[in-house]
Amino acid sequence: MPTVYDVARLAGVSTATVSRVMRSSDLVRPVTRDRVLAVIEEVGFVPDASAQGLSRRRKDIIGLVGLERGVDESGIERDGLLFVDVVVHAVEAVLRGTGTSLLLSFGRAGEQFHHRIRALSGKVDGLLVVEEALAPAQLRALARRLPVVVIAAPAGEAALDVVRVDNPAGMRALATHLTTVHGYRRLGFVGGPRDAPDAMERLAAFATAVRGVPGGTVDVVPGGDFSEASGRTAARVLLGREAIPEAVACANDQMAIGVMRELQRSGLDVPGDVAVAGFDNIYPGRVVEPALTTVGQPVRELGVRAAARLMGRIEGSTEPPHAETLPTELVIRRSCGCPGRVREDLPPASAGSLRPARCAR
Amino acid sequence: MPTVYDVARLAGVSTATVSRVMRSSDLVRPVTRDRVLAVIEEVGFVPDASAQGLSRRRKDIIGLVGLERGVDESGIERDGLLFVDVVVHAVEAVLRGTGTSLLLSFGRAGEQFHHRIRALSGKVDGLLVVEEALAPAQLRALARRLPVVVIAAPAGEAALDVVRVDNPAGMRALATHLTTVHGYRRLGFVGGPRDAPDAMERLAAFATAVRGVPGGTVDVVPGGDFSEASGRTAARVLLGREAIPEAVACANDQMAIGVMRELQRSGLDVPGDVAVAGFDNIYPGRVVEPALTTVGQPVRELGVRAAARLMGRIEGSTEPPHAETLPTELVIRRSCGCPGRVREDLPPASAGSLRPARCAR
DNA sequence: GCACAGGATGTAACCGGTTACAACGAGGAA
DNA sequence: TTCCTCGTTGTAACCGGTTACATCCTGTGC
Repeated sequence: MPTVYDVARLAGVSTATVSRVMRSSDLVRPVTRDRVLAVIEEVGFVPDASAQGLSRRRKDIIGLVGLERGVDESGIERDGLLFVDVVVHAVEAVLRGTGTSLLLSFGRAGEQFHHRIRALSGKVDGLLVVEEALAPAQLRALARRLPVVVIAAPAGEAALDVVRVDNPAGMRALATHLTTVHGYRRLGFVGGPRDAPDAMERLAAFATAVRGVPGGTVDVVPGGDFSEASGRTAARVLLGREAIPEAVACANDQMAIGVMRELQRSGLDVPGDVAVAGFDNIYPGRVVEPALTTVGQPVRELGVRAAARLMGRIEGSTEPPHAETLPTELVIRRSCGCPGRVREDLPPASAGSLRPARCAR
Repeated sequence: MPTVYDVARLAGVSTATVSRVMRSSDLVRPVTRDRVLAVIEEVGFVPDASAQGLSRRRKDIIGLVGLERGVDESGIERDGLLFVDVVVHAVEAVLRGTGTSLLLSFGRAGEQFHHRIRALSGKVDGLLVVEEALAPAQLRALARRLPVVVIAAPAGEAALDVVRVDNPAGMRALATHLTTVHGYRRLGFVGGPRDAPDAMERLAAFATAVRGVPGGTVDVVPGGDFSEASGRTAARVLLGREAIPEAVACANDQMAIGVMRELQRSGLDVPGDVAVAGFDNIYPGRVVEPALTTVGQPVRELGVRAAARLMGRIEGSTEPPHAETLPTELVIRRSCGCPGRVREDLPPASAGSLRPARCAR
């Protein structure tokens, strides 16, 4: 592999000049620059990133760490596009064009992960931490070491840069739709992992909203793992109850699909007998029968904002750390009972005013 | 940030000793090692990867480059888990535990991508190239520079390390199933991107297989972009023909889902009026109605093998470059007409012998 | 003709680890 | 006691870029 020294020698200049040409400062006389560029092209010189990083104190790499949920050994057999994958694509798209690259590291839930992240911190200029990959204390320690932006952390992480989604508002909107437009009162909820703050936040917001409605009750089946299979399991639990809920909301779409299919398998009609709703607005929810009503979150936007914020920090931005909360969007499709299974004692205007801007397709 | 020099000073040893402790050679007296480790822990020393990389001539990073298909600005709105995402998770899982990390870079189809890859080559010890991200000549040039393993390249790339999937065999199995078990003769095929060798390989194999059957014809609609939308478009083309095919195969599942839904939207029954099949075995194909018959490919295994091969090369393996082809698997579900819509003039044993080992769920 | 400004280029120190080689000390053999 | 070995540790060169500073050179103003 040729080095700057080789290029310098062949072009009859010093390494400083080669470096100037590479970094495209216009400090070099055009004729000299062309000579150097010709040699670079000829010998196929590519600067060594380690040497550059060492001397510039800048690696032009950022890391993204997150939990890998719903991917098992069989990989593609599982439930589809993951939250982190969308974030990855979004971040990569922001980075594209800049000279910065993206380094990835996934952990499994429950696994001791911070050692790996610590070692990784020596390879990058900054870190994006997705979800609950790290405990708050570890997160803070990490942030003392290098720029960190947290993605999708629930409220509570002050003094850190955070980009998150408004889970409670999304769940409240869903609860309102189910109770007001459809008039459901006996609700069910399938919760996600107990160690997923997002899941817990959704559960709490939904339960609180429903219980605020006169006569509203929520039958909570906690502890799903965000997979379709755990949705099926939860559905069987609900089917065993003496009173099956009129509608079941879930902490994510994959579990909602599991619930729906299991209910159907046991002979119930969705949404005729039981309505179902999810959270995430993933693609498979659009193709199931009936199409899934859900709460969409701007995952891509989450990644874009977080990446931009991190790059700003790396450039030396001094604005105080803060959290940014992005809005969710209620996506009404057929699995909730729309259109048709609606409460009829309401004046149409009232129900109509709760229709979301965005409708199913 | 503390450096080896700081640690050395505080522990009262030389930097060489600190380095020995870090690299866990057992050349250091236990008592000294413990002292050094204590200081490392206390000051939170993490070695700088650039400096390590420079002196060890090893970055402990490999790159993965691929084309980003089916992801647009709206991200999650699109068609679901991508091929490359599964590969990414598989590779990352192999790397986990080793000290090596994964660097990502995606391009869009048609974009000039090799400049970015070239620059990236300075940051990594080796490169995994997914699909048709690079033209053969560029691929070869890259492989002269550093270890490269190509994933999912169709036959033809000798003199390179390749891990691929047996597209033709998969398509032949599907064609045989459709023509023999179901007795279809007027087939349709929805092709993928012209610049996707995999897609072209599938098309060619399917067409050849069907045309080898007496009376077999294939109506090809080429040039889809692997998205559900392009499947819908292709379905409208087929609906415009004077004779609609009895069965339509597609270069991937997403397009197959698009075809299926568009046919249904126009009032046709799948598989009653037209059978549909795809390729990939993605999750959404399991939840659509009817569930999608498809050809499964071992995507995760592809990533695992490629990663292992690349690591071997980086370690200095000298075995000659070669291609490895992994088998596909016919996954029969309901969209092809199984069970029920079968040719009845066949002795059951014969049809039965064509049933695949793996069945729908 | 001379001093000087400013552009182009070279020199060499530096970034923070690793490692070949040297040095040192203790214990064992002669 | 002396020499040698071996285990432990230190010294310093090196990896391949970048960049502050020095130097050189040309053109300009007086």
